[in-house]
Amino acid sequence: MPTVLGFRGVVANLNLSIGCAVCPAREYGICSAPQLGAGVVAELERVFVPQSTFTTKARRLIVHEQDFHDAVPIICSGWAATIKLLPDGRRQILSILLPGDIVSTGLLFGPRPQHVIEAITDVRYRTFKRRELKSLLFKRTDFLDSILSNWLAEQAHADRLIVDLGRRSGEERIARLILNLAQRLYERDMMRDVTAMDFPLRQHHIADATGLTQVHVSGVISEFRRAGLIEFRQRSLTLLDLEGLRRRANLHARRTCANPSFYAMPAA
Amino acid sequence: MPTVLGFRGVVANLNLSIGCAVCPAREYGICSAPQLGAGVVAELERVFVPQSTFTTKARRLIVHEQDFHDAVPIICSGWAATIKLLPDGRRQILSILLPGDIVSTGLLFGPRPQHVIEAITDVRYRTFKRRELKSLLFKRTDFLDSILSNWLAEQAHADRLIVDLGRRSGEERIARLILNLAQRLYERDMMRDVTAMDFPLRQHHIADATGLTQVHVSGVISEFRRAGLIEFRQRSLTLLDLEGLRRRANLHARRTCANPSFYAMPAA
DNA sequence: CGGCGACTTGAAACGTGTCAATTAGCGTGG
DNA sequence: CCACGCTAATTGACACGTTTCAAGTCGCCG
Repeated sequence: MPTVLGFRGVVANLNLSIGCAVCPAREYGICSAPQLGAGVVAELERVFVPQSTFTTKARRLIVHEQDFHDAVPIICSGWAATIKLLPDGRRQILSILLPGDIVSTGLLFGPRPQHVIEAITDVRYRTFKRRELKSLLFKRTDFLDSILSNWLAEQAHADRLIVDLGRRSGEERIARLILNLAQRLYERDMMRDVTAMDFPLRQHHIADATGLTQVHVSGVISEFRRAGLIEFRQRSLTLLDLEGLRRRANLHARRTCANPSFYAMPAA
Repeated sequence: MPTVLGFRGVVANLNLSIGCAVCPAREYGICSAPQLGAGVVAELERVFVPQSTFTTKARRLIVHEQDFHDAVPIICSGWAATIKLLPDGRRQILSILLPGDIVSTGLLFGPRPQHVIEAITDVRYRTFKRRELKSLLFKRTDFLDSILSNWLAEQAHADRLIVDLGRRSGEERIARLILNLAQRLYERDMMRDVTAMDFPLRQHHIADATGLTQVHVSGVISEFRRAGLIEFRQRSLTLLDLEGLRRRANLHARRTCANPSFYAMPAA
């Protein structure tokens, strides 16, 4: 996939009124064609809020926590993050959003986002009218199925993150984050080649996504580098030793349950 | 609420064929009457799988990870836990299920649970036919709304847990778990009085729910006890100093983001 | 050139895990 | 009824992972 359709800079220069038909995220995530009948794109275009293709600079907010939203944003290009903020300044990234990702399926059914969406790179996104997007769900079963499977994936991702944060070491978490993003980029044809990808996350993003500190992330990544697992500089990342990285992703077992019977539980 | 309708032992002796009309969880969670029109209970009874009210002993599994499930279980009485298992024996509890809780809304839309459900106490549950429960959603808007808000709550809970595990200390997490359960029991009228409740979790459950070890949980709880915050023995817990406990629930701030601009982010 | 954000590195403190030994609690069967 | 065996909880010593604090480098942009 040529870089012109990638996630940085260039895309934002496209004529914003062209719409989904030529959207670079056309084939990704919720917008993906294979799952949807051809007619849906036309209908989608109908529930699209006119004049609502926005461009946001890196590090700005796309969705505010307290606002009510009658519209559902979808990422067209760029990376963003779903973030929970604590009053004392602590932050936790719930998910990294890539082109084609719907910004929280929950917004489809209620106007209250429980979190903030922040642009990581410059981001282009479009917004859709909730009411009408929602009623489209009931007209088009294929679209409903697409949304549902998207929701199930969202949930599975949240559950995975819970396990990672609760039961895995920092090293494991970072390795898994990298592998997971590589996987998602690969599925979207957004790898530069088999092993290299644009990777705009700063170390503090990785820290907020893995529940670690930036300083510790720096240490682990340096170690990965020294071990020849990855190359990571200038917003781009190369997987040098995929198998090694995978091994880091679930090594360092820590057994935590003091109840031995748990490890040989009889069936119900 | 008399103990006979509580969650331990006695309920299992009720005639199991009586059904939702007299279900002790009748007013909780997804089964809650205030949200649903009167006719729904009758319709629910219709999609209930005959002969499918089960009783499971504590520590047994209700749902297995690999199985396909054409039926959706709902907890009638007792406590259960949604659990992810790692190959090396590590465990993470995703949520604690109380009477009236639907066992993972996700099962409504797909047969593949991505986790295990384990009984904490003896548990009574009924199962409903997925196909028909699902089609009921489209007939009865009030039921759909009930399910949707349940789903949103489930998601909000997962997000909260992610933040807790990623960014809060063990002490905070344990305090929050206790407060959260007290809240949920209170909403269901399942407190023995304003401050005391049946609390069947073992320390290893708390450990698996908070991502800590049982030994460490023991230490923190002992400290809570010494500080006069709670009394906790014989499967029952009393809140002695609610305010103090609340303070523990978000004290011990740890700032983790080295990027100062994050703490004064401009709006988009 | 200066300034600022991103990253690196080291030393020390702290939270949490691990291991082990001991006690308390509970259900079962003699 | 007590004794036995198993599970649950407590406690202490120690190890390790992670944070905190601090100083310093690098690169980019105005």
